[in-house]
Amino acid sequence: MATINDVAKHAGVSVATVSRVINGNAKVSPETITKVKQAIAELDYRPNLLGRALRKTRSERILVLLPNIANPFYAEIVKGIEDVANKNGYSIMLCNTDSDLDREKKYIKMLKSHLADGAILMASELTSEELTELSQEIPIIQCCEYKVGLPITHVSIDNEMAAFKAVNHLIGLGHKRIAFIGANNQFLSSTLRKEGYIRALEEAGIDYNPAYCGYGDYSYKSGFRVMKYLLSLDPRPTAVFCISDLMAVGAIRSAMEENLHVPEDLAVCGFDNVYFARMFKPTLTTVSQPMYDLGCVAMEVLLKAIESKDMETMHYILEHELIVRESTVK
Amino acid sequence: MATINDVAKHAGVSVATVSRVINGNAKVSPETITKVKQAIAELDYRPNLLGRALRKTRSERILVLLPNIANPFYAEIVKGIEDVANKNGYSIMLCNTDSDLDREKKYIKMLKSHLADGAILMASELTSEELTELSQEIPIIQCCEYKVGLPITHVSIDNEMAAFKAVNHLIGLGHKRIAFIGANNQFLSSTLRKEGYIRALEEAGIDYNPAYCGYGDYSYKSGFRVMKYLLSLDPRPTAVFCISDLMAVGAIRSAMEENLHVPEDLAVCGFDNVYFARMFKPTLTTVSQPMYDLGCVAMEVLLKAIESKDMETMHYILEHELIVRESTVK
DNA sequence: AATATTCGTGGAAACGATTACATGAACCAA
DNA sequence: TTGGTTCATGTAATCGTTTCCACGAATATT
Repeated sequence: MATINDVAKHAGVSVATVSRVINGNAKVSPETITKVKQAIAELDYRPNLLGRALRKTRSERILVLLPNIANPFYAEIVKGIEDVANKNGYSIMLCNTDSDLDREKKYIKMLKSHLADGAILMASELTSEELTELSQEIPIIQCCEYKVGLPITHVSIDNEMAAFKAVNHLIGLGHKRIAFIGANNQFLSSTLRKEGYIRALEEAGIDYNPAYCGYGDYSYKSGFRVMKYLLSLDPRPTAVFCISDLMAVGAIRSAMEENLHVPEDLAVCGFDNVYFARMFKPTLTTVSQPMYDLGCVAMEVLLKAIESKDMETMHYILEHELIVRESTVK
Repeated sequence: MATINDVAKHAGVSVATVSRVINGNAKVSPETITKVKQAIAELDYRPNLLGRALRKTRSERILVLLPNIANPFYAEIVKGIEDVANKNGYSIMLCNTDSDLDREKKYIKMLKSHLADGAILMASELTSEELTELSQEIPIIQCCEYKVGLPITHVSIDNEMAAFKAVNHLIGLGHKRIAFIGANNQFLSSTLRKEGYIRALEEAGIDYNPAYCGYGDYSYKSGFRVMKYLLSLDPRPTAVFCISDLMAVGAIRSAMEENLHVPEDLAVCGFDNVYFARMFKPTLTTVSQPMYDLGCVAMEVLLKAIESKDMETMHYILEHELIVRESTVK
């Protein structure tokens, strides 16, 4: 592979001049430009990005850490991130942590090793201390999931309010025995969504019943399992709010197996509005997060932080939307 | 951030020695090792990967190009790739081309600019010439989709045989009017699956009827649309073989809207066995590709090619499996 | 005892780019 | 004419590593 030196010799100029032509940031005479460009074409020269990044201490690359690329929710966010990154001359590196702390740490190590100029973290498993320390070294943004009270910018939605609205919708349909399928993990969204659930009940004068609360891991299977348990209660709930669409679909299948009809016997509401929410029969009522926009905003903010160092930490809350479909209303 | 120079000074040795300690490939006295390690720890030193890669002309990174990370089919393959890569000290960069040729070319440019040591391409949109040229410069592997007759190793399944078996299964159930939902694109798998479909019909003495063949783009929507058309035919087909699970699900929904029952009125068979194939009601009969293994093999072969330059091109065909579920058999 | 080998280490060149500084030519103002 | 700008370009330092080569000390071989 040709180097800048080869090009310089071929064109009969110095490497400095070649570099100037490539970067277009200094005056070079028209004839020289032609000569150099021709040499570049003839040798099929392409700058070595490693050399460039090393010299500039800027790689123009962004790390995106996410637990699972197979999750359609993240996929949509990534699209937003990519679009903004590409528009600004940055490329992104997708890193699948599989919710494995060791794996995440490996990628963080790469990040610290100057392989990227910054990172967007989704559902990081790092502790608050580790995150804070990392943020002092390199610009990072938390997207969707975030630890509260840290000096780190995040982009998210109002999870408490979203859950509140969803449960309120169920209450408005006349339901009194409303179950909840959440998750027992360290993520703030889990807590907030449960809080929204409880507040909606309280404001409607319905007693909060812990027995109506089950916990899964966002997966189809766990939704199926937890719903099975909830349906065994007497009296059984007539509605359920799930904090993920996958669990909601699991819940629906569970009800079907008990020969219950959705929504007549059991109203089901999900969360996320992933692409298959409308593929199922019945189609799924759910809370839509502006996934693409979440990605865009996260990337825009990160780029700003990279350019201007030392940004103040900000918290961006984007709009969500309750989408009513067949699983709650006939 | 501390550099190797800082460490050397701190430990009172030369940079060469520090490097030797880090890489552990040359003799260093035990006391020196201790000194250096301590200095590294005290300064929280981490080698700059750019400097290292530049010097070694090896980045120990692999590019993985895929059309769409949101497609669960690819997600599973990526897991296999990642596992093997990590095990061998390589990290991978996931690049989403969105089936956009410009985008793909941008990533290929990065690849050629020494940002990675090799690449795995899935469903590349490049021409045979471009692929061949690229392969002469940098080790690449084609995974799943591939152009035939190129001097480039690929890892895939026997698509013709898989389709043959699937259609044969439908024939075995007594169906005579079997439709086909494929894709009109440049990918070999589309052609091969159609060939398998036709061969199964022929061997069973059933006339191939082009009117029973529709074409989509692998998506739920297109499956829905094409099935709608196929069901409008008279006589309408009693079974359909779809070359993607998403289209199969679309087909099922289409049948439901016409008040047809699956599988009684219409048997449906998909392809890929993505994770939600068993979430649907009825659960989906489909062809399972060994996605994880495809990823593993692709990565293993690529690593071998990187290590030993100039490998002969090989074609790896992995086993597939027909998974019979409710959408074809009550 | 003389010579050869091994060992641990340091100095400095390389990897491929960018860029601060230097330089000489051309131009302009006084 | 002289001194100061501007312009186009070249020289060389630099980014942070790895690694070739050299060298003296210690050990092994004859």
